[in-house]
Amino acid sequence: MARKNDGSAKRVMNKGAWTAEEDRKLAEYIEIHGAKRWKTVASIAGLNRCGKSCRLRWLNYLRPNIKRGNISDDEEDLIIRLHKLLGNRWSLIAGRLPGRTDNEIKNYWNSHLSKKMSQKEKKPQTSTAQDTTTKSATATATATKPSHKASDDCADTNFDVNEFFDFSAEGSYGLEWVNKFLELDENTTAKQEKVSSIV
DNA sequence: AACGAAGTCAACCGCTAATTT
DNA sequence: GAAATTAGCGGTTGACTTCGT
Repeated sequence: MARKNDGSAKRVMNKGAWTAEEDRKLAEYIEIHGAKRWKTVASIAGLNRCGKSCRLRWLNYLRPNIKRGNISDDEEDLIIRLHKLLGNRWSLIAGRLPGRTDNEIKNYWNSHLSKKMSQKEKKPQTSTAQDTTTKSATATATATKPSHKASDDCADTNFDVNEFFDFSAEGSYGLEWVNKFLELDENTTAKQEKVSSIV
């Protein structure tokens, strides 16, 4: 099925960190032609990079409205809650955090939150909603196997995440959705009971 | 000040899914 | 319908930075 090579001959591609000049060329090209056909982007923009690399650079760094660093407490809380529900589906989680990329969320989870989670687990406190959240998150993080299907292996329950949250609704980045979700999460137990009765 | 360990994060890799020819 | 191509995902790596001794 998929080809290993992106075909652009035997020429040696640049690897590693992007230079300011490369960034500029890529941004310029995309501004004019749009962000598609990455293989073409790489060659026409005069970048000695593979298409994949260009795409990643654009999505994670050059794209407009990217927020970098300073993940707020609210965002962190949301990541934890979403991870509890979705597992390692970073792109889905990132999709609910405007301006954040899947790579950033993944890195943040691996370097900050996973540690935090395991620490909390070691010294459990009163059984608040937050606490139950973090415990499940840890379990999920270790249990979740990679899967590209959003609906086939919901992290800690067996309900259909897409159906439940209606991810098809574009533009639902705002607080409204977040509030709705957080409200729902407060009632996790009730929700799971309901879901299991459906399944 | 020097050095090794640990932490962070950008980028790469391998794979699958979706789309096009 | 099959093959080729493109897009996108999550896991992993490695360079760089920060921290502790």
